[in-house]
Amino acid sequence: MNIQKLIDKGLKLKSYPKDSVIYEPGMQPRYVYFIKSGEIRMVTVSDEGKEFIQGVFKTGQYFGEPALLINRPYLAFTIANKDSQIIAVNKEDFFELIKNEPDFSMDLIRTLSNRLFYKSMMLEELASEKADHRLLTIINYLLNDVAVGENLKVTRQELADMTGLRVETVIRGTKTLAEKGLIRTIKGKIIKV
Amino acid sequence: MNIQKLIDKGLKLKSYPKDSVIYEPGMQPRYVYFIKSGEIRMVTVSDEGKEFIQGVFKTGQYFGEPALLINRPYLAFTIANKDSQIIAVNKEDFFELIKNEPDFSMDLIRTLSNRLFYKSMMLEELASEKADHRLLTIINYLLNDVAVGENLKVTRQELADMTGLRVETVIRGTKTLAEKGLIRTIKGKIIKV
DNA sequence: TTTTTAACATGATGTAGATCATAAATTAGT
DNA sequence: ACTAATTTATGATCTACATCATGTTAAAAA
Repeated sequence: MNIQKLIDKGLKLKSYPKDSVIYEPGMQPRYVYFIKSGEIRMVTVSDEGKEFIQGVFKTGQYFGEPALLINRPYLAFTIANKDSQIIAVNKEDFFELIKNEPDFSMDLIRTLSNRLFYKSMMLEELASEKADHRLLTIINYLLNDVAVGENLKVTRQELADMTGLRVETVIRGTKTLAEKGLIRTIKGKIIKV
Repeated sequence: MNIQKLIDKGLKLKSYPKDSVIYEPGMQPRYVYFIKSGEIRMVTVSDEGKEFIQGVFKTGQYFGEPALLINRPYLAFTIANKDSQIIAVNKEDFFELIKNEPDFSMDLIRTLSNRLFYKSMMLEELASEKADHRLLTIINYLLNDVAVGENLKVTRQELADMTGLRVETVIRGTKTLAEKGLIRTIKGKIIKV
């Protein structure tokens, strides 16, 4: 989706400083959020305060549609990872977009399919595989978007929050994977090979 | 989507006897499958042979689109839970459907959103919550489609395969939940109240 | 450069749930 | 109604990972 188009339509940009919350679980969805700049994480938090990263959204991407489309309260928090600029598109405008912009409609379908693929993959991991296997799976998944020789810009804590593991387990796990030669690390950094 | 329309278009119906496999992980997707009758389960199987139920699809529903749309090999098995009749719609016809039938396009978007909602919910559970909490969550989710007074037509093994738990854990867990009054059971059957 | 803060590291111990074993109760098939 | 096959049930033990504690290294901030 072309963000500029939305701005041209007169939709206003809103700024969210790092760590500010865009929406919370339980809120009734009213908008779909398009990211002009910045980065957003979508997280659920358990009763005991454990965070799970449901997804990370970057410049040019949008989030919050599923809850709006099926008209159910949000399950997750969305929080700015960096200072971000976001356009909130209301329900009517969003439905217009789907109806009148076939390209957007197709893009949405592909986007939802991609997220579904990721979640299916992670569900299988969390349901059936043990720590090291899980770890290797997200690491490889994340390495897809990394150039050869570059390193993963993700902390062990973030890996933990994406896999449902604990930091200590991730630290020990990456060590084991590196020893087994399943990943490459340099000074702790995980490198795409 | 109206299945009859697909039949009228000359697409042929194929029969799958109970327990037969429609597709397997690793296969390149070529069709989207519309269920005329019967029931299909989508499962992933770990290296150690543990099954995880990714979803169950019934008469009138379709499955297999995400992999086709993003052009990635299947992650899961799809297996007939009962004798089933299915129409396989090829890629071109499926894209036609999306382009030319705006109702279908919207239905697809809603369907994908619903599945995403379910998977986000389960991911949070598997990542962060303990056995009994997980159990209560799918039980309540499944009870949505059940009339008051009716019981859940799902075995403990199936609950286990949806939550990543073991049968014994599910058996002990449902007992605890019933004792705490969080669910109602009659002779082991879980009743919607 | 020094100080502060965040990230990584490692050992010791505890525990939820897996695993193993065995049996009772339902349900399905004949 | 009888037998076979599932499903539910329950106890005993085992284990992967969480939890707790404490330290080191690396990266920001001052």
